[in-house]
Amino acid sequence: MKNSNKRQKFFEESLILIHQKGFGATSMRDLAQHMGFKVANVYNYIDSKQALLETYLFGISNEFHQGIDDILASTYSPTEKLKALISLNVRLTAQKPYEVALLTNEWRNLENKEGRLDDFLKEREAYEGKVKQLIQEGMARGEFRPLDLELATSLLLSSVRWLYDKYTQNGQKMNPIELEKQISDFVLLGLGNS
Amino acid sequence: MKNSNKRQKFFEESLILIHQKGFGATSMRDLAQHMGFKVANVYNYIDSKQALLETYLFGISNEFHQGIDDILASTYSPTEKLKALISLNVRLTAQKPYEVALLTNEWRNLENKEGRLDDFLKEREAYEGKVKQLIQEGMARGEFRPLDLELATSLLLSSVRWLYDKYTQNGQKMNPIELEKQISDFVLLGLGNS
DNA sequence: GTCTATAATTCGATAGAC
DNA sequence: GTCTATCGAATTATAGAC
Repeated sequence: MKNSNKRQKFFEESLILIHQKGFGATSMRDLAQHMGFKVANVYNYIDSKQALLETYLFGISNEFHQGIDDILASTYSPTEKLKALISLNVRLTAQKPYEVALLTNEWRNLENKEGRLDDFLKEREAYEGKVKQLIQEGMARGEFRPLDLELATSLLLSSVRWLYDKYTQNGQKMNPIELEKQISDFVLLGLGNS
Repeated sequence: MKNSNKRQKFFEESLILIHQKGFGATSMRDLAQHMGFKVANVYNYIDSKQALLETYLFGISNEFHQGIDDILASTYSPTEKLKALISLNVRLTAQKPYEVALLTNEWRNLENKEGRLDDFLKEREAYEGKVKQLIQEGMARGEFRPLDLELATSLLLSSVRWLYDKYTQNGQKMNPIELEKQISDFVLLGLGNS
């Protein structure tokens, strides 16, 4: 096996192990053992346990940002933008379920050394602000009914936050296109678009 | 201060501290310092750190179960049961926001010693099964439109899972009754009830 | 890159005096 | 109930040989 492949395997399998055991409960020894070598070798690939978590979290966070930025910058209507946002979530989650799971469940384990947790929370707030902006635009245009903006934002964010579970769990994976459609229908009905 | 009050204060403040710092990052020394005494005294109130987490998790889990059991056993229609379920969530979250936050965020830190994690997960699945049953009944009666049952269950569960944030965060608390109404409207529209 | 060995720290929990 | 003192275990991370 080429070294680059082993490197890739390390990051892929560590990600799954961390998701399954939880970041706190996963020791460097666990990662090493899972790769079939000793603890010290873990540091051939990463600088620290925190740095590993950072890599995963900021990596997937950036993908969501790029995705939503493209959507917001498009000429789609708010309704179409919302569909595109849900599509983005389904596609990213289907593609990288464990990264998305970490983004949801393990960011609390990020320490604030050198302000990295602050950085992350700032990115998170910025993303939520973009979602809020999308909804506001839809309400302003009369495409969504005027419910509380903060509440509508929370409801929309929540409506896709469970998706990773469908793709990290064993069992039949639902057709992504059908999944998109059903979630979009549900949210658009709830927002009063008809 | 009476001892029973100090005991109560210990459990209340530990709960908040664990929510804010995360269970893993909160040491017994942190809890002691926050109470103004030394580490050893923590063990006057609890047997172990895991036992503390258990107390919180199973306590609030049982309240949700009792609540949904009463709802399911009532003669309400599915639509009314769903409203009651959302009401239950809003009320419990407004009443015990930190317990609910722990139930959502920190159950992963429960170890499986003596099968306690298995027990918790079994309770969790049972609760989700009850929610699913409610939705199924609504579909069977034609009150909800026939979308994928698992998906509808996930959407309903998600629609209230962010609530604790509204009540643990600083800032203006939304009127619980209005909160109930808006979430119910959103979900019932999404489920096709009209 | 892999190993052995170990440093350095932190943490949960206990013993025992007052 | 409170304290001091400490044990024992686990963890992250590093040093240095091969």
